[in-house]
Amino acid sequence: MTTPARGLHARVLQALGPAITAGDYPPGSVLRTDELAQSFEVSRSVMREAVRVLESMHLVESRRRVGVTVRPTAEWNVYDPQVIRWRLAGRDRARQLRSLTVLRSAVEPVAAGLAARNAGPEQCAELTECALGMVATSRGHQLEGYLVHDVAFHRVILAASGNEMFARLGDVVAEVLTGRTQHQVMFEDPDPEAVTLHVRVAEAVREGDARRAEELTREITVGALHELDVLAP
Amino acid sequence: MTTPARGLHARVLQALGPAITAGDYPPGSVLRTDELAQSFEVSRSVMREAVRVLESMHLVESRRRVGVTVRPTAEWNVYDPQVIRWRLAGRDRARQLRSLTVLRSAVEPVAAGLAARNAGPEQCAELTECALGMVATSRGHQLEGYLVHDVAFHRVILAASGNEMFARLGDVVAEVLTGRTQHQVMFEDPDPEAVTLHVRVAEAVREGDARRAEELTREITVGALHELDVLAP
DNA sequence: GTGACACAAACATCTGACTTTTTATTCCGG
DNA sequence: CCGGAATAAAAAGTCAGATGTTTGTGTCAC
Repeated sequence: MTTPARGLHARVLQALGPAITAGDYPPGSVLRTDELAQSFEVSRSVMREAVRVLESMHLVESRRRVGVTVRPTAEWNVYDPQVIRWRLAGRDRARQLRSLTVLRSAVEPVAAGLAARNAGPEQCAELTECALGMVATSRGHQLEGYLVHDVAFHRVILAASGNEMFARLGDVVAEVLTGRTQHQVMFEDPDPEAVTLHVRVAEAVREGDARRAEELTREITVGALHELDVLAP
Repeated sequence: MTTPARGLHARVLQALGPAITAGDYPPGSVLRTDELAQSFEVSRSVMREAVRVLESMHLVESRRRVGVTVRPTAEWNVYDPQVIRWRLAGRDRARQLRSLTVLRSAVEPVAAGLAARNAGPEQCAELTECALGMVATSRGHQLEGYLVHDVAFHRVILAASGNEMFARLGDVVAEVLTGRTQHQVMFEDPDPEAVTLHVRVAEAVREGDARRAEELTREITVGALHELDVLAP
């Protein structure tokens, strides 16, 4: 699914990042680069690069004479897809999924409305194809196949909105959908009503009906929220 | 305004980052670490750390035998506050401001609605204080003072929503508001109607009227969009 | 108690050697 | 002429060690 860790420093990150986001090193904890380098059996240079990346994600702060301190959760760059992935794999996955789904419920309807105005024929076709794919895989425990089409569908909507910030939420939504499938926060088969809604959104976008696209997408995201309340209370 | 560059690698970043986001090195360009290190007069270690950070922002990709390639704009982590700041300082500030403002128009109304349900007395007080501060500085070319209260206001709303993802957009909104003030994409005095709307949002939140808070905030963001159309066509 | 000062801890930087991966080129057999 | 295998080279990746720099802390004189 994710690239299998190119480079030593990336492997260190894939161990350290999840540990920090999971709370193994609670905010305020102090790490020493040298010790970390030893425990991971890498050179200081490599460890320093890893720390720099964590620092750019605002997960830690490196200060002379003090060490590398873990920053308060409220300061983390939680829009970094990497951070999202780490957190979805960790403990408070439920809380994380909920706040992300609320974000989706704010953004995706507006994006769908814009998509209805801006989508080109190409994108409309893609959208229809995705929706059909979802229908085809909506029964018989084909969650992986369904996921692929679902992710693609929402990616196309966000991209077709013509707004760069929306488009870049494609990764975030992908993480959410993947996360809830992989971690069994999902029924065995997707909600048939949700599938229908996707098909109708594709229609609305094709017809350029912004208001309907927005409203239908709102129903999808509201449904996702409810589903979350049922499955991850 | 921003921290004045702690460490050598940060200083390199503050030069390279804006250069890349401004398009001085268009996507596909290949940089060599050694050359960069020489031209910035730093050691390779420092340059490597800087590159690693750029890589974590998905601005570049580093591959053996090839070099450091600038990635397509569509892949950048545009939610990284650092990246936002760099881009707002660069060329297509107008386009950037617009897409960020559209994002605000999707998120902030929903956040305000949630804030009306979740805000504690403390936050309500803060909100009122911010609104009053905005009123006080809304006349007589006090744009800097106004900005402070405006930023604080929206931060409180986003934080009071109780949703972590919304809360973390506080930095993004701050960048937008600061950006449009600093770069003269703003009238000499703020729109009086906008000021009034902020006061009324504070009221609505205090009274727990979610629907009204949402609707009023929508008016604020729609106004911001219109203002943008007028001032940065 | 307080302020100046010295010490030490941890990160920060530099350097040079060595390794590894990947790409391009060359060379050979068909 | 072509295709594939051997080869060379380029650039990032890794490491180890020396040295600089900031800063928290404790001490000592007053």
